[in-house]
Order: sequence, then structure tokens, then C-alpha cells
Amino acid sequence: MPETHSRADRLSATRYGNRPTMKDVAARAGVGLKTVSRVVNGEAGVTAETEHRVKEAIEALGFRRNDSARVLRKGRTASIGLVLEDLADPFYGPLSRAVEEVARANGALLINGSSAEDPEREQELVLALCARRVDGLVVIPAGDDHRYLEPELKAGVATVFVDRPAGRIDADVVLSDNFGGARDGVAHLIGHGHRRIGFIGDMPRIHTAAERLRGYRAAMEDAGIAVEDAWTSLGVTDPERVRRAAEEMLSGPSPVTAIFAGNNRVTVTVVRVLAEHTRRVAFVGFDDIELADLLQPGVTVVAQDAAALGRTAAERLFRQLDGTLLTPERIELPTRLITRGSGELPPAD
Amino acid sequence: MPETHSRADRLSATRYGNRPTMKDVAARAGVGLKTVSRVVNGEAGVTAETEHRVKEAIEALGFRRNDSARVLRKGRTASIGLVLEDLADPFYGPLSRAVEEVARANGALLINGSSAEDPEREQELVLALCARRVDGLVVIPAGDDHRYLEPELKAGVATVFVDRPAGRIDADVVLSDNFGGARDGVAHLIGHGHRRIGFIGDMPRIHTAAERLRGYRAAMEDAGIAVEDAWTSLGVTDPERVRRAAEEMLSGPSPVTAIFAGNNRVTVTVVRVLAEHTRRVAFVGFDDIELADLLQPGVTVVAQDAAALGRTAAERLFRQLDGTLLTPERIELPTRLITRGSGELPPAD
DNA sequence: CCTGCATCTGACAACGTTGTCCAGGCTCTA
DNA sequence: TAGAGCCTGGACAACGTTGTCAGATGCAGG
Repeated sequence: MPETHSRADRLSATRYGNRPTMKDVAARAGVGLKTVSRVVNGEAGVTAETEHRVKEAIEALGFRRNDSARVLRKGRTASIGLVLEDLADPFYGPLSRAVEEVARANGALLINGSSAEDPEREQELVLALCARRVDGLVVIPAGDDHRYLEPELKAGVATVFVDRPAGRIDADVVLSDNFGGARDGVAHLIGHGHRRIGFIGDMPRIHTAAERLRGYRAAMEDAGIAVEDAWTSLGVTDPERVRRAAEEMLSGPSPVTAIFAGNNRVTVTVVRVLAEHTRRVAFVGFDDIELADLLQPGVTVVAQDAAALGRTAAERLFRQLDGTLLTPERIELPTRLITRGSGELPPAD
Repeated sequence: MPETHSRADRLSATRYGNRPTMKDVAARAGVGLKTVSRVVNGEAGVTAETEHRVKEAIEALGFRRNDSARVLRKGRTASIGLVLEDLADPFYGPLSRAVEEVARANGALLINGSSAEDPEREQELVLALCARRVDGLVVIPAGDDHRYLEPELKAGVATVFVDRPAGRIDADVVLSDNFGGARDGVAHLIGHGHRRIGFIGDMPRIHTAAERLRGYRAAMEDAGIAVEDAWTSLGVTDPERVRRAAEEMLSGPSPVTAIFAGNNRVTVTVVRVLAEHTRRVAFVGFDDIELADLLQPGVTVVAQDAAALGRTAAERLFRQLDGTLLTPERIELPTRLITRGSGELPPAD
């Protein structure tokens, strides 16, 4: 009899069965359930002697409090959710880490997920986090309609959007000055004598991409330059297509003498393309990239502070939870132009 | 009376109070509690008509199932924990993302935390994750004693260590071939005529650092070269000290003609230092870095596949949870030498 | 010896969900 | 039409913890 289901038994027993509970600890220590709870939570009103016995029992059994039950009882989970586009993107690493540090300082854990730029997946993730009753959410949105969050907001889930604004709901937002940064970057090129300037960026349905494009157009207009259609390429980030887009701009009837790249992924590819050309083409990219200073020429960029975005957002989140922060705001962090050479090249026609 | 605690009331009511439960939904739909549960979980045995009524009520109230309660009842959380060193390190981004993808494919969420290379913080994080009853743990250990995990293992928490082995317990481990990779990299330099080769790496208490050092020594010994003390610098990763270490090796009584770097952070700084020198010093680094191919000369590296590490580890984790995997194993993934120029420079005395 | 007080302890309900089990109503067949 | 069998729905306990409250104990003072 025992050997027939020994395998299954062992498995299920091993996996779920024998996790000791406070009841077990109490039995072993010969005290009441609540006394164990008191010891575990460091509450007052337990004799040193009793406390010692309980602690021994805890140690002996390898007891760990079950936070699920605790959460159910107390209502707070001490965890926050972070939904971003892709953890593997070097831009999001520091942002995520900054959020984590603030969470840690507030005694919370971080649950995160990547939306892969898919609005449905974003919603799915956010709702899964809400089902787990995270206390708050930091969201880098992929979609542009967040009305599905209304019940959550009403129920008091703190929420801050980062990098891109929320769609169709009223919520805290922390952004970089994408418009101003791009405008300054392009103006910088214009200042060095360029008039035919190309722009390669992501789909304009992405807020940051749209803002940067707007910045590009504004700078051109300020300088009285009419932008030709062939100079802008939108919705393009994968290396192959960026490469093609860049080559076309450089070889068309009125070839560009400078290129502005809309994000770090585009930058990397464009830099690669330009390195293959003998003609010197000026370049400025949005987002800083590692080793940019060591390339020949150094890569001039409009840098945003990813860690500051994350930190600011997370701090606002916890201020919402404090009750210190009541009305949603939109915060815009400045960008910084870092000149390293590529953006200061003169036009070479 | 109402106005006296209006503020506090609003806050607490807003924050915890009014989250609808299945009971509320049941009341509104005029059905029993369990029927709502059935609808929410897509169980059979509910008329289309009843189901419709329940769904309407859910919609109207903005009900979301409380997973804490669910977990308490069912025993599984459908979430796994990932503890790594620093999310902001470009090496861990892809690893983390790979773990997340596997988790997603298995219907689980990912909770992660950074240990900042601090053993205590690692333990604190791991135990917090266990208290939340994650189903499994992927750990990139900072410490070298993991006996504190024994009760968890016994209780059936699936566990896989990545990048570095577990200390003093028997657990699954997924590693890169740090020893072989370093040995090959250094042998590559020797093959190009170098004999005085420097090594700059992290503290040898970190397993990967120790293994890479061992690989360096093995390659030197294989070639019959006696390593001078001044050629190795250990426990050094911050830019300032790496810089000093490199300068010293290059200017000592028997200056090195080549440098091997023990990880990506060291690589970045050494590349920077070498760029400032006119003398051509050969270089190979452990870990690939972005844009390495665009530098002059291109940076030769020993690359490990971070995503593969994460994927392999996570897959093993879920196989443990299946019950498919019963005995702990140690898996070693190969590294790849990528030649780009810097490692093929001849010695310049 | 009793009362009053302070200190410590434990019984019990509740959190929101799911599993078990049973009741009631229906259809189908003999 | 009675009985068997199926389908639908609901009552209830349980998961492991914490908050409430009342009981037990010890001690000092009358």
C-alpha cells in the first residue's frame, strides 16, 4: 500500500503539505496561536521566557509567516507593480532599479513585467498586478486608453505613469521633455550650418516618438526650413529598416547632411551605418548610449535621466499612498545635450 | 460630526474600503457566491443566462478577484522570484527578461529584487519572497552560504541558482563556462605573441571572478609563462581604481603588452584608458558590450549568453514545479570568443 | 483574605476565495 | 406517472493570519 503512491505522495507532500503554520509553532511551544503572532510581529506583551520558547519553535520548524494570509487580513501587500516595455532595453534598467530602490526604502517589493509595446499585454499585466492587490502601480504605457484602470483608481490603487502620459484618464505622469530635447538637438545641428536634416524615429502613436518628431519640426520651422517628406522616417526601429531608411536619406535627390535619431536603438544602427560611409554626416541621437564618447567621432546626444524618471515616479507613488499627494500632476524633467563631436561636424555636400 | 473626520474617512474609505467582493457581485446578480466564483474561473455548470447576469454585475461593480485570498486557498501563487545583483547592469537586463518570458509562458508573474552584491540583502530579499510564497526562486547569489534556504527547499520552493553556484546546499545551478572562456581569451592573446599579460577582475570571493582568474592562470601556465604579481589586480571594479590598476600595469618595470578584463564594467574603463595611450596594447574582455564593433580597434571579447542563462534557469525551475526534474544538476553553458581587432594586436614593447 | 490593577495569554471571528457536498428542478425512459 | 439521472445553484468549511476582547495570573494594598 505505501509503495503504490509513494511518488505522488512525496511530491504533493513535498510541495504543498508540510509548511508549518503559526498553529504548529504554537503547539510546539505550548502557547496560544495569538502569542506566536505577537512574537513574529514584535508586538509588546510577551514575557522574555515565552518569547524565547516561541522563537526556538520557529527556528526548529523553519516557520515563515505566510504573507498571503497576512495581506488578506490587513489589506496592504507592501508590493508595487512596474510595467515597462522591455527590461532588456538599457534605458529601462536604471529606471527599474531606481523604482526598486524607492520601493525598498518604503518596505515594498517590486513586481514587474514587460509589455513588449503591446497594449493588450499591458492591460493583462496591469490587471494581474491589481488582482494581486499591489498597493501601487508604475506604468510605462504601451496603449493609449487606460479607462480600464478606473475601478482600480477608485479603489485606491496608487498609480503613476512614466515616460509617456496616460490615455483618457486623469493620473500622475512623469515625463522627459521630449519635445524640448529634440528641438534643441536639431537646433544644434542647424546651428552648425545644416539645413537638410533627416529624422528617424518610432511610430508616432508612441507619445515620446510623436513629441520628438514635433520637436524636430519645430526646430526646422524656427529656422525657416521646409521639411521634405524624404527626410523623415517614422515607425522604424529594427536595424534592417533603420539601415535602409538612413541609406535612402543619404542618397536621395536632396541628400541630408545630418541625421537626428529618435531613440537609443535607432542611434546604434545609424551610428553603424555612418561609420561605413566616407562622407562625414553629422549626427545627434536621443538617449545616451554607453561608450558614445569613445567612438570616432564621439556621439552627440540628447540625454534623459532614466534613473531620475524612475525615482521621481516612485516617490510620487508613495506620497500618494501616504495621502500627502492628492491631485494628479504632470511633471516634466529636463534633458541635456551632450556634445561629443558627431553633432558638431559641418555640412559636407 | 461627519465633517470632523471627513478627511481621514475619505482616505481610508478610498484606499481600502470599497473594493467589491464576490459576495457583492452575487448580491447584485441575485445568485449564490459560488456561482460567481464559477463564472470568474470559467468553470462549467452555469447557464448562459446566469453567466450573463453575473458578468454584468462584475462589469458594473468593477470587481477584480482578490488573488491573495485565492492563493491562500489554493496554495500556489503563480509567481516566481528573481534575485540578482543589479537590474541596471546591462548584463542582467536580458537575463531578467528571459526569465520573465518563461514565467509568462507558464502563467506566472515575476517579482524581482537587486541584492547590490550584499549577502545580507540577498537573504532578506529571498526570505521576503518566500514569505509571499512564490512558487519558485531564481537566484544570482551574492553570498556563499545558503543554508538559510533549507526549510524552503524542504517545503518545496523550486530553486535555481544562476551565474554563480549555491553555497553549502544542494541545488540546481546554471553557469557560464567562466574558466574555459577566460582561458581561451588569454590563450588567444598568447597566440598573438603576448607573454606579459595583465588581468583586472573582481573580488575572488565572487565565484565568476575566481573562475576567470583561474582561467587566466591556466592559460599562462599552459604556455609556460610565470605570472608576475604586478600583472594581476583583484577586487577592483570602480572606474577610478580600474584606471589606476591599468596604468600601473602599463608602466611598471615589466609592463604588460596585453590586458584581459574580468567583466563588462572593467572592460568599459580599460577600453577608455587604452584609448588615451598612443602605444597599442592588446585587449580582450569578458562579457560583450554594445558598440564594441564600432570602436577603433573593435573590442575582442569572450561573450556569454545572458538570455540563455536566464531561459535555461527558468525552464529548469518550471520543470521542478512539474515534478519532471528531481535531482539537482549543474549546467554549464559555453562562451564564445568574438574577435574584432583589439585582441589580435601584436605586442608593442 | 479579598479587592483592584497590571500584565500576559488565548478563544474566536473575520479577511475573500475555492472545494465539497447536497438540494431542487428538469428531462428522459419504462 | 414514477423513478433514474443530469444539470444548476447554494450553504458551509477551510486556507493562515490578525484584531478584539475577555480570562487567567501575579502582586500590592487594604
